[in-house]
Amino acid sequence: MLSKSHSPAETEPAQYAGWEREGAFAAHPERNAAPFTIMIPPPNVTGTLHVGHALTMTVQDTLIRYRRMQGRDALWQPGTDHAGIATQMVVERLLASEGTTRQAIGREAFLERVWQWKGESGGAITSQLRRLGASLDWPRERFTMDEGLSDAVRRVFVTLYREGLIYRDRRLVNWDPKFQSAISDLEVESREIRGSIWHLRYPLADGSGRSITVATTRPETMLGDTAVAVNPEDARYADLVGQEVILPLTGRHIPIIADAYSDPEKGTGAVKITPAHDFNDFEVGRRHNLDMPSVLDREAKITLAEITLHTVDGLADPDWTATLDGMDRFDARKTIVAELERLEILVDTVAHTNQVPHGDRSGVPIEPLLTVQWYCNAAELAKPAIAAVETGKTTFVPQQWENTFFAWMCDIQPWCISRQLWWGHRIPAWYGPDGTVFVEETETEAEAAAAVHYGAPTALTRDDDVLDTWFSSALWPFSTLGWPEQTPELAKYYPGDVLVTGFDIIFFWVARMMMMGLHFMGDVPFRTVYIHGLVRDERGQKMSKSKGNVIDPLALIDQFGADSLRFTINRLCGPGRDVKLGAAAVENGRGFITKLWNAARFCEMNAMRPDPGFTPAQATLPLTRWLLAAAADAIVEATAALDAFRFDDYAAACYRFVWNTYCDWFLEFAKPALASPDSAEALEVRQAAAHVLGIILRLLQPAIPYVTEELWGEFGFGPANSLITAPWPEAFAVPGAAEARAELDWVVRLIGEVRALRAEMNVPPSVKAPVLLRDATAATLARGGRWLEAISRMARASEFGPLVGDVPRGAAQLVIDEATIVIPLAGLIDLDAERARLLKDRARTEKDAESTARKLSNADFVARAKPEVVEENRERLVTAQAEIARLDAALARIA
RNA sequence: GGGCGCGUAGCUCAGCGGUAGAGCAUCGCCUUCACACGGCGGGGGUCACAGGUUCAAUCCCUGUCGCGCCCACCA
Repeated sequence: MLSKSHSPAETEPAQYAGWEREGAFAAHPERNAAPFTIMIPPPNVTGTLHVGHALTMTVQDTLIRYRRMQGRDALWQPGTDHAGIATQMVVERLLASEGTTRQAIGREAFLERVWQWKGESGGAITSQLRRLGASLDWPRERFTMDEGLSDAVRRVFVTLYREGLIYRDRRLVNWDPKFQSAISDLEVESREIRGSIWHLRYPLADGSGRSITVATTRPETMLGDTAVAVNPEDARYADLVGQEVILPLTGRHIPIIADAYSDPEKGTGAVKITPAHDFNDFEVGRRHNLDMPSVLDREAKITLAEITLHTVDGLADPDWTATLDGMDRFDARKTIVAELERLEILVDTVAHTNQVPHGDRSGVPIEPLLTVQWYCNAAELAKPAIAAVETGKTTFVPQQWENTFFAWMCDIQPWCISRQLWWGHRIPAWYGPDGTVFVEETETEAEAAAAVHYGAPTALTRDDDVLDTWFSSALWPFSTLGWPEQTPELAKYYPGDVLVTGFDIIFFWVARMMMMGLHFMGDVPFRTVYIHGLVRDERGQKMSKSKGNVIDPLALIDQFGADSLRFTINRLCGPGRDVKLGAAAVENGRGFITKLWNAARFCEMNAMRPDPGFTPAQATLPLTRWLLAAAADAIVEATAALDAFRFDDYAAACYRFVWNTYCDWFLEFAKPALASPDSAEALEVRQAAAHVLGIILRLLQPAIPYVTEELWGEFGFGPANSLITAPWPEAFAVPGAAEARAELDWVVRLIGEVRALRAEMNVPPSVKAPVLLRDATAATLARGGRWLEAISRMARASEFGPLVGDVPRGAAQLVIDEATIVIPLAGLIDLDAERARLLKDRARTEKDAESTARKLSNADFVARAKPEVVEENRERLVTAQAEIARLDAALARIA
């Protein structure tokens, strides 16, 4: 017996435990069924479930549950990511609270501490995913730093190194001074900063007293200037090219060079060149073979180690300049500007807003720094990935994202993969005493290689750096399946079917999985990339802690149930749209769950139990035929929507069918029949109602698995926990569907019209009135006769039948097809109001008739429009004119 | 600077060649024996603007305005 109200908070966790206990989420590599694979985007092991997870995981779970029901051998591969920087930060904060640092305890102890922390807190996200209802194959859970995946990382690194696709290089990198590590281009984001442009006068070294003025936003890097560049076409400076200037503060002589990089339109047209601290300047420096002294260290403090200081009266005092050593870059900026002003080198200061690169995690301005790092030749690996999308081996949904993918991949830069962190995959490279590098999967192999190289066993030092977290993530689609071992899982589940993610990680992750998958597996990692939007708050604002508009999905689940949240997400998840989610939306979702629950209660009260012997082909009644045909339509709609990743359409189709068709009309129509529970009619209605309830539960299982599974079990559609693997419903034919539809549509229109009329005339529901048909055909009368009770109940009719005699005074009239519906309401309605109502109807119909007639009188339209459209309009005109005639007749009768 | 997307009912959005739809909100009526987390009904839109293509444009094309995002760029 179903309780009066549904309590998801009590039932959902137990339901989930039941599925898990019975292995309902398990993939079955041993079975012959066609696989369907989704690889979870591994959440950070540090993480807790946020709304973004709720969206992406709900979408994935809906898909995997749908395909599982379709009989596919579904694998949703679970796991978490070690998330290098994020995790290291968390544990460093922990250490700080204990009054120590990672440097103080050392690398080994620190790593032990991270593992310990991971063991204690790393399970949070997975238990939260369970609460959401995610049907992940938990026994297969992996972690990017577990043994197997680490093997895969080393194998890939060594292989790419031997192929020349991974190499070391000394060039500028994006340096994060807070983490004191290199980061990749993708981890840099521009932020708008209000600052200044300083115009600095660099005097020529020829003693002529002339000077050249450069403009800069970074005066503190001037210590590392090695040239001033002007455009070769710039007449203003043509005579200065080849001359030297004295660099203030250091007293160094540096050349004025001509380089097209210098833009005459920008600044003063003369630009200082600091090759070690600016990406463009670095290229200029290479072209002109300039020195590249670094004047900032790894903490972004001034260092004078690589430059020499000279004394030049009024321009450079080594004693003063030496005080800058070790100074923070922003303090140095202020100090230097003040000194340049004092020396009258500063000739102008212009307020300026510029885009300054910041570390996306650290939030501090990044610093281009000249260091040796490991790089991956992404441009080479990108080629097959680009081709795979071009040829449609992998497609994006929505397809427009392919442009984004191409734009980035076709102009991809070398990927800096080394990080100066401790938590992560340590780079498998060892160095001999002379710096020779040995890249091997194990230390033993490296030592062996070194012994051969040096002719004797030689002590090696391992590279201190770890790999970018995304390096191991890139291998996820095959490393989780056991690669480099050739496992049955790898053979069966690679390539995956769908990758579900947000557009923000197309570059970070999708592109790199494509590159690595194609290179190492020889095939794309997934056939379809489904890109969903971002979750925003109800007003469309991005959620952020600082705005205080972050919603906690777990709080929503506690309040409304996981089903409510999941249904709401499905309903809002349209293509290319962000999902605007708030408590009100989820509350609305709960309304649907409640409606379903109550409909089921009604079914239960009326003994609507599943009858395995019943098939839609046996239906004889218009009502059951109509319902079954509508259910078949809903199956077609829901299936097509899910196939097309239209979660919004899928949810809407189910919503409409359950709420409007099943509850609002069918169950109401069923009540009269059910009043005689032993009749053959009641039996068929119960059979069909239960049959369709079974369809509803199956259609909704992917979106709202908990309540559907509960009802499935309660009604005995199958054993407990069996809905999750019940077959997805297939469309079916219903005998006499067209006639049944025509009949029910007529009844629905009749009841709707009468209800509207009564409401408009302010007739209270407590007052019943006859509903009589005038000019009705025999078929219509027969039809009406079959629905006497429903009409009297739903249209508040005291009697229903043909009108005998004239239309009584004070009656309201309605036109439906050929018949005029007469509702005697003497004394209850205002005749003027009724006349006004009829005139309004007439005016609306008249307007329609006019515009249709106008169209039909257009020779071009008749000649050129599609014949069926012309025919449609002809019929429309005839219908409208007939209706006008009947409305006129009705008006005449009350005149 | 380059690219992408969006401007449709008060709000959130569907529709994307044949004369506008949903949910929420709003208003009116109803505690009718599944459901007030409910039922019934109503009102509300020159589909951003201007041109063009077409027999026909919210839908296709061009431009304008407004909004959002991505990429590039510390003169």
